[in-house]
Amino acid sequence: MTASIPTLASQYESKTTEAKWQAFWEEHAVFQADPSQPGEMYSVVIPPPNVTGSLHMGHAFNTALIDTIVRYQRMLGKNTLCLPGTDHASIAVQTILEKQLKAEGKTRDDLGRDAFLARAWEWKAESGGTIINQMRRLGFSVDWSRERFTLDEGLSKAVLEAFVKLYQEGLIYRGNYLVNWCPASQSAVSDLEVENQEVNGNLWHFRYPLTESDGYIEVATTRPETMLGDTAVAVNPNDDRYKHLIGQTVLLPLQLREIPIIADEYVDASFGTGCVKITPAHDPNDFEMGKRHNLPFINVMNKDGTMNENAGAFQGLDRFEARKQVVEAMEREGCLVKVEDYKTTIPYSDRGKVPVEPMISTQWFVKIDPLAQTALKALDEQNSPEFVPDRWKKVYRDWLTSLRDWCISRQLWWGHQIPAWYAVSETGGVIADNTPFFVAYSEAEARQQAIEQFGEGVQLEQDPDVLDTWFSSGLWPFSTLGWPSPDAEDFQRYYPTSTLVTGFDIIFFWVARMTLMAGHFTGQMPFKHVYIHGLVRDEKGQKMSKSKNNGIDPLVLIEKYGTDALRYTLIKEVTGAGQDIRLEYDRKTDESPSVEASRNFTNKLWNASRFVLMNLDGQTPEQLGTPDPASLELSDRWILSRYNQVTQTVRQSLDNFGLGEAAKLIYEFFWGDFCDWYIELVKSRLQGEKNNSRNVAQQTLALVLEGTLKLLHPFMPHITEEIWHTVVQKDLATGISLALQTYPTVDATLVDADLEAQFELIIGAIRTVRNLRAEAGIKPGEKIEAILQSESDRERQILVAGQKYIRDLAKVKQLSIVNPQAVPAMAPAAAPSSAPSPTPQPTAAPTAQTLRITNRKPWSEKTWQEKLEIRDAVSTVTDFLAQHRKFALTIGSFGLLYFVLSVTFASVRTVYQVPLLSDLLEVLGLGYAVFYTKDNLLTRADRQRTFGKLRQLKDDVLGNGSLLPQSAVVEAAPVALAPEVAPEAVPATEATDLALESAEQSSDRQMFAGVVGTVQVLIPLAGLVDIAALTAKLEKDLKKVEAEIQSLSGRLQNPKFVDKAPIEVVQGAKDALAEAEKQAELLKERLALL
RNA sequence: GGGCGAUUAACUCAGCGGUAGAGUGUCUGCCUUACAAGCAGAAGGCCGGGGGUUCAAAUCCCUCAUCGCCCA
Repeated sequence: MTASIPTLASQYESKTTEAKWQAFWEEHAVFQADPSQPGEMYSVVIPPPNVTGSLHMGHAFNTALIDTIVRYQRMLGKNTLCLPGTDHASIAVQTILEKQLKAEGKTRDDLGRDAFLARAWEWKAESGGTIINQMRRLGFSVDWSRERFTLDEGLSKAVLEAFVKLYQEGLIYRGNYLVNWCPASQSAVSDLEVENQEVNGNLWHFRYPLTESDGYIEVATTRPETMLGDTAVAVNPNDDRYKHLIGQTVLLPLQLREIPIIADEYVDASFGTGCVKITPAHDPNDFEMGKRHNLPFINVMNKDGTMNENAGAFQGLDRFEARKQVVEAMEREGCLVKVEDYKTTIPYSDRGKVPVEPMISTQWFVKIDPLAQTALKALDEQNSPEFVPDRWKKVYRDWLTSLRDWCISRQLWWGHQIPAWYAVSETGGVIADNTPFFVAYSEAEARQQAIEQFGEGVQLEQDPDVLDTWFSSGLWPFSTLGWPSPDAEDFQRYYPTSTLVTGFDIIFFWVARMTLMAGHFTGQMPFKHVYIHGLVRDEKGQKMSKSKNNGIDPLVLIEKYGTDALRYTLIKEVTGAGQDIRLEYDRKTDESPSVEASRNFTNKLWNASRFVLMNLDGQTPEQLGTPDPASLELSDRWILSRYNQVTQTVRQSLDNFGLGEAAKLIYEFFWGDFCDWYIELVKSRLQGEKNNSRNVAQQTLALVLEGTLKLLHPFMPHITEEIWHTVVQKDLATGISLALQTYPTVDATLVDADLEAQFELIIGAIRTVRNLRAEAGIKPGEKIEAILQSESDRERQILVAGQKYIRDLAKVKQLSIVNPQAVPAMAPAAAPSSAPSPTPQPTAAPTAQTLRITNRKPWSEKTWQEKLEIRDAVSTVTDFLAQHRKFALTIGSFGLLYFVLSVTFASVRTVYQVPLLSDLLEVLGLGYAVFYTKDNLLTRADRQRTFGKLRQLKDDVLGNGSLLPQSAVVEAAPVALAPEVAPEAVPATEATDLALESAEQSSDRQMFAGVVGTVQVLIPLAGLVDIAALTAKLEKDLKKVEAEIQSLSGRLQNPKFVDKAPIEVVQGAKDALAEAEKQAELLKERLALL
């Protein structure tokens, strides 16, 4: 045995503990995956955060979810990989750098591409690790040796391969199309990087004069400056108001350009005047119409958002200034009809945060349709990937079917430069829309192709643009694993990945891009499951965003409450439906009640563990060993049943992504069952002498604690690791980690629903006594007397089995468990003689049952109830003997033993008669009992054998449990009552008191009463009694019960219910009604006594 | 305009056919030798309104209202 007893400090210190284990895990490469190891694999790639980012609550949430899942799977013994990394975020990085340059009075062109990129890498080296390091603080169990960055060599190779392949297959093309132009970053952006915002704008009504007649046609627009690029006016072909004008022309004001009036079905005749201006180069709908009608495309804007030479007098003006001036000019010309207030949605650039300008431009595109078909096929035919929750499948599917081609070129430098080389010598040394180009793996290869076509003198220039960051992110699940290298071990072993965990806001951006790319390049969907979670909202239920500045910094909460508390809070809120979660938070104090609640739980875990450790005598669970099932006491069996039940449900929940449910289950089990009940129940055993009972309690405590630490580890990795190491006392240098232990498995033989239900009655009885004490204003420390009356054999039996628990936890010094069906005439015989009664007790008198039992007949002819009674009595006696053996042996006289037996019967149940004793003698033999007591209970060492024998004897004599319905209790009872109790703990006087209870005396004493099951719980009151208070309480209880009776009997009187409902439901209702009626009866009786 | 989700205790939310739960807060007692970041007890809900299906509805269907999100 260890010399020093391992202990924990009295308070859990999250900060140092977390840092300690994070360092430990990394140092020992605990989470490093090894593809050469056997076993079913489980792999996850994390959604790579933007390299410019810093940790926000969304990351914390996403990370908590992934890590919980991954740690669970790892503990299931799977060969697990969780791969971290970041993406290069073209626009964001470039924006940062250009801001820096601007501060120095420079532009990127001043620096040149190479110098700019050098600077960008420098920035990355310095600041690029921020978010990843912050993720370390979450305790993320990723394989840091495999950290990836989308601009790394391997991933760049993947991008090159993907681009060239797609181009060769005709799935990438270059063309002049309308794109979303972000004037802030001066780059094209994809449809998805555009966020529509509703704003209060205006609708300007303009008048365009007809050329052929005096009239005019009225159009309305939200963007007046675009009129400079109008090339037509359109009406609906069926619109009678304008039919006659179709084919005519109008004179575009300010530009004095003659443009046609065309007819197109797209025009909504009911909108505005029914006429729309058409600007094909600056509006997506107009663009389509322009193509249909062969209209000219006049671009009136520069890339920086100013007006160009096509804008005539407005050239050089910023687009918003131009708008103002165009309106003024139109007004001067008499062409402004009116200005209306108008709610309109305008597209904003996600990155630039400025309105996006639809603009014609030559860009690279990915042809989406063929890729989408592959993904759709996988979805429809194999339900792959499988979405959790299911409803996101529909969103994903809708998106796949309504895709437009994806603009992948960005006019930026930071990123993957497009592998296309232009033969600029063919177009005057510049890259023009018609310059021939070669897409190749390298410049050398491109040159070779170019020379073949244009001869040695050809001059090449690489496309200056880079690819959309999402292009590389789309390859993430396989590029990170080594694709396209054919012999990449990770790719072979860990692809396709198991689960992708991400927020719903990113389905379109990222999930779909990955399935498109993966389906095409790997022929498989990149992950089996997609687990979609909600958003973390702020305390007001609003989305957290930079612009609103309402973010809650996870690091602030980690500082205050610890990582485990934050993680646990986030997970616990998660529901199966993937709802958003709200985080309570006080911005003034940086406090969060919900995180605080989780912190309190960590503290509870800490202190409960501390208590257990203090009571293990320095032994580890391994040294203690598992408890012998035969030695388990009732409470041990109960907690083991609960523990295994919870383990089972937790595993089921986790297997089905029910993380929140699992987290809550463990919380309730640990705090409720384990701390509030089990620990309290075993305290007396631990504090008593060192015997087997104490040892079994230690074994059970250690077993359940260690198991719970494992159950909890995926949720709260740091504190569980810390406690576990203290518990198991393993050398840290070995690198042994809780994270690599096996997740608890279920021992179904220990799950006993019946036992748990029975324990509920004991707990209920304790609660009721406590409740009565509180109501009666009895001091918490004061030991009292309590009487539990029940006519039900079963209930009394359970209570007898749990009597010690009731005494301990409800602070009862004198407990009577009696059958109230008294036959007063028989009472005197119950109390053999003399001993005076200092405090007269109420008690049960002999009963009809007693009479029945006294009606002697051969054992074989007795009913099972009779057998049960006797059997119960036997165990009670033997238990009593066990508890009082020293006392009994010291006195050692037959007479006293007789007395004790009588007393026992009286104290624990109905007062049995001498005839019953004969019954007992018939069964056991009193002489044998004495002999046996003397011989077998003398030494502690023999105790085990003795009780084994006792059980055996009982089984032999009474038949075994199968004879009786409540075998669990019957089996459990003697064991539960076996614990060592120092004789002085139950003084003889108490027994004496109990023996002398009399029914007559009880009825005129004031009692505080409550009901649990059909057990009447009574607490005698001393001194002055507030009758009104007693009455009020009883009446309240009665009202409740009567309401229930009414509801239940109503149901049972309905023949349809009785006929149609399942039998067990009907039976359940009948039982409930019977119980309620009994309760009502008891309450009424008690009320009548007042 | 189309789609999705929400509406349950004072607050934050579970439950999703068998008659209502948790955490926090509130109130009453307790420094009981693991924990006051705790323990024991209590109060508090016609489960948004109205219909319907069913023996039985917080739960399924319809409808309305309010709020939120996504897509046009």
